[in-house]
Amino acid sequence: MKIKMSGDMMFSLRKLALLGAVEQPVKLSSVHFAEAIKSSVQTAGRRLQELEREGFVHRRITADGQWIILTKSGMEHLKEECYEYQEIFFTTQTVELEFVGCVITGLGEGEYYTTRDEYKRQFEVKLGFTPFPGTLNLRLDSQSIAAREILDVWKGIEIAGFESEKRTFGGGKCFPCKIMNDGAEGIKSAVIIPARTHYPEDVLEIISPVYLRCELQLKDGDEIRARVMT
Amino acid sequence: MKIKMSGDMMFSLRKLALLGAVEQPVKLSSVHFAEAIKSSVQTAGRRLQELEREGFVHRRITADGQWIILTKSGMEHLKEECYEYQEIFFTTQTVELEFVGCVITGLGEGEYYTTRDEYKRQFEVKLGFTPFPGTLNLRLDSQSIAAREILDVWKGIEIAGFESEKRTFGGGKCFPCKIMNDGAEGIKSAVIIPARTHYPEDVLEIISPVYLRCELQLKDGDEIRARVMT
DNA sequence: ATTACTAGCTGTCGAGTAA
DNA sequence: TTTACTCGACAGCTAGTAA
Repeated sequence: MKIKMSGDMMFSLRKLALLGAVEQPVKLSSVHFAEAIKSSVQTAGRRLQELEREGFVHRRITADGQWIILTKSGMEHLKEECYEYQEIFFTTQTVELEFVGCVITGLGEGEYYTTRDEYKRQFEVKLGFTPFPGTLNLRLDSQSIAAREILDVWKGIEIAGFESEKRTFGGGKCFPCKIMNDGAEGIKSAVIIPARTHYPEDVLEIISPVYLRCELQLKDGDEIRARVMT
Repeated sequence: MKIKMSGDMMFSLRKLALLGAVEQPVKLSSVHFAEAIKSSVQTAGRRLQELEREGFVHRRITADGQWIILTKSGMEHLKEECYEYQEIFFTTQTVELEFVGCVITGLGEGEYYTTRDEYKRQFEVKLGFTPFPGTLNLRLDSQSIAAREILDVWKGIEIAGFESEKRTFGGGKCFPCKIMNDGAEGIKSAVIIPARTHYPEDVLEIISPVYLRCELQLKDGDEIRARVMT
């Protein structure tokens, strides 16, 4: 996982992403790609081979070119580099991001985690509130899913993992946010992003000092907005 | 200006930025830097030499190491790459950025530009309003200056340059924004970022369909907030 | 037109050395 | 300790060729 990819490889991978090989496969030929990365056709072709061999892209060869799409692993590498740029340029505290989604019922694990003392104390120190047991889960609308990816490349507030006698608890990060209730100020809460859990990407977990379902009289399917502030 | 820097060079430059060589010089030795870029001391040292030779960093050698700081040109290259990542990951329309600053009197050129027909028509089509002649200039507070840099790496709405018989008019980009007046909805306006003009970095130029100074009864020194939405 | 070899060259890397 | 050479080894690039 921690293989060091050369700068030139990263460059090629990034250019592929810019050519649109992110959501769905994009068609290109080595000569086309050679122009994009300003090198010879041979090098362009070989780069594509290597990126495939290393598992960063999927490739389908046709008679007149090839179809390329980044793999999950390829996207991860890109995100890591993007994260570094966030560190360099976005140290400011002023960016806001809004999520829209519908309340859904989670798996109930949220309650387990928010009551673990090791997590609870970190939330108190780093967020300034004691989380109400349980999380509010949102199913995000399509636009917010893209916004959700941005949190992957933002720093956020680190929550450390730990070990108990029985098992290990993963770390993650969180982002202070406000749950917007019509007109008023918003309820200070936080979005939780577990580091390793590959939770479905369209679900957002929120912790709050209060029982949001009761406080805002929410039921499943109600739409709410969460404003993340960094 | 359009020299192609190798991916490995960009990698080194980025690591230097992450080590803090952005605002002020940072002290490091080749062996320290070698660890950061996971290569030999020789390569690390040579990279630093080359980055200096190409004009991407300033270097001051001391007996026990060296002091490094990125040059303007180095930062430009980094920004360009950062911009590409914005293109890949931040295609969503939901990020907001807030600027705080005090009203100042500009040089009066704003009025000249906003009344040029070639610009005016672009604003009408791309922003949906006819700009009031003249710009509102803000002197940004220190935090907002950092936020201002973010606009450099965001895409925005392109404004094309053009030529008249007498001179050429540069292009630029703009960002729709709301000028926040206490409580209410905010006045739909736009921040203007000229492409080439090296305007002082702590000044933000705003155009609006209305005469903001009159509408909000502003005088020099009054603090206002502008919310940019992408 | 493609992609994918092979061959040869160029340039980059890192050990060793000097200052 | 440093930085900055030299030089041998090798990895990556491009031209040419095949399929």
